[in-house]
Amino acid sequence: MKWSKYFSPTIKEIPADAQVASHQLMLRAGLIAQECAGIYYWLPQGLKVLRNIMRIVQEEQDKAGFNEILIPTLQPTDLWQESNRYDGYGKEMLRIKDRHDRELIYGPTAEEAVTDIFRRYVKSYKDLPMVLYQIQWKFRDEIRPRFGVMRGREFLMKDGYSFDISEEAARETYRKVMKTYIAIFQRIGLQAMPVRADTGPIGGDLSHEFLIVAETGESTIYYDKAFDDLKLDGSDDDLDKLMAIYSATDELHDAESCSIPIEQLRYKKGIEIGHIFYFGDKYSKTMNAKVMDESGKLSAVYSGSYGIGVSRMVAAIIEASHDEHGIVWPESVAPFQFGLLNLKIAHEQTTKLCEDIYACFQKENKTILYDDRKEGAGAKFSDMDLIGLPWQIIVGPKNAEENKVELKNRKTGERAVISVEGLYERFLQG
RNA sequence: CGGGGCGUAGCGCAGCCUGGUAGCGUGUCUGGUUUGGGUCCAGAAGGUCGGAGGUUCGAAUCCUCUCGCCCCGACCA
Repeated sequence: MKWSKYFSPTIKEIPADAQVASHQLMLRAGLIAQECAGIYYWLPQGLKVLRNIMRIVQEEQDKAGFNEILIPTLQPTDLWQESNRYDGYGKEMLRIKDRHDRELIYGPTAEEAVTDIFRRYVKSYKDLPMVLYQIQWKFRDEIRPRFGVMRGREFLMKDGYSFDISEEAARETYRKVMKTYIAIFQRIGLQAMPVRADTGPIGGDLSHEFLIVAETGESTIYYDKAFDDLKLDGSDDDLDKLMAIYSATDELHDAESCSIPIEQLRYKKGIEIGHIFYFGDKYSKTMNAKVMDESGKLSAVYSGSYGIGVSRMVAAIIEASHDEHGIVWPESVAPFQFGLLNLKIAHEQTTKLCEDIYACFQKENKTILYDDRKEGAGAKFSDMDLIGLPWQIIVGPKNAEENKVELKNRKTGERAVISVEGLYERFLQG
């Protein structure tokens, strides 16, 4: 992509309405723009990041054998009456009336809708376990949205729902989902901690929050220091260890009754980007989602639901990965892998070399943003640092004349002048 | 919803207290200049001062109402 043709508006000034780093940077780097309180436009670069995260989530969910579906954003109120959540959900739920005065809601979650799909088709235990998931925009009319997409009213969420014949089986499914979560966060390249969370009225130990560790996080996590030494790779072994180690959200943690000695206790700040929990037959009973079990009896299914805040994760990643110059994208989600800076458009050799590099990278489907704008070198350096692409290929007249470029790593700040051949060898096949 | 704050040029802000021809920085456009960290110079365009009503000879400024946005609290992927 050539920047001169790309809609990627960067802002030098810090927007007045943004308080936290991720919000400021998302606006300044041209990822999002505010439509109204808690609702945002997604501009090209922001959309690319969103899609990259979605893709990783989808791949890991599909790999585990989960089925992706898509629930409409609008849902009829009947289902919510049926599950007895219609009145309980309160003002957070956006209610809309159509021309026939029929009331609809803009879905804040989809337990009812998914249960409705499930009960229509699945009649036998032989079809279980089943996990259905979607990635869809949700709306929760928060009293006070804030921090940009970190806590917006409209947000993109991956929500999954599991159906099992027994609590034991449901527990297995829960673990399976947990493994996919660990894999997802690992691929994104951030330290995400699964932390035991409040299970609400159901009780038991089957609820975890996943938090991206960031200084600016709003939640505090308490955990056994053994956690720090654990390398999570998603194996069953690790999962067992993980489940055994003490961890708790700040609501759950109680210094008095904490099961581990104080010298073993650690705490960190984090941003919640995932929450999974088991809720048993809560909805299957009220909504009559039953299957025939082995003995020929109708049995309500046991369920759990599993969320990942996809749009929030964009902000959370930035909170965890930025510096004073701008965003520092992990390669896994970066809008482009490479930024190519032409420092002097008017210099024939420089521009020729840039065009060559651009063509070669494109040919091998490397995502590259070529800054071919008629801007000064300083502006290009600043903008490129701001948008945070992992690799910068800097081409100026002096180096161009010797067929050399400067390669800069955004994260480490390391720079090296290398030959064009060296550049190709490093990143390209042919 | 309670408490606080802000709406003036695309963006960031001053002017308001004490009413009298709407300003600064930046960005945009034009010409020149510069070219490894947002160069410099000159010129230009751009605002019904969030909206409505009122007071006044005269309102960005004073009064009333209203809409929007931000921050703190209770809620949350």
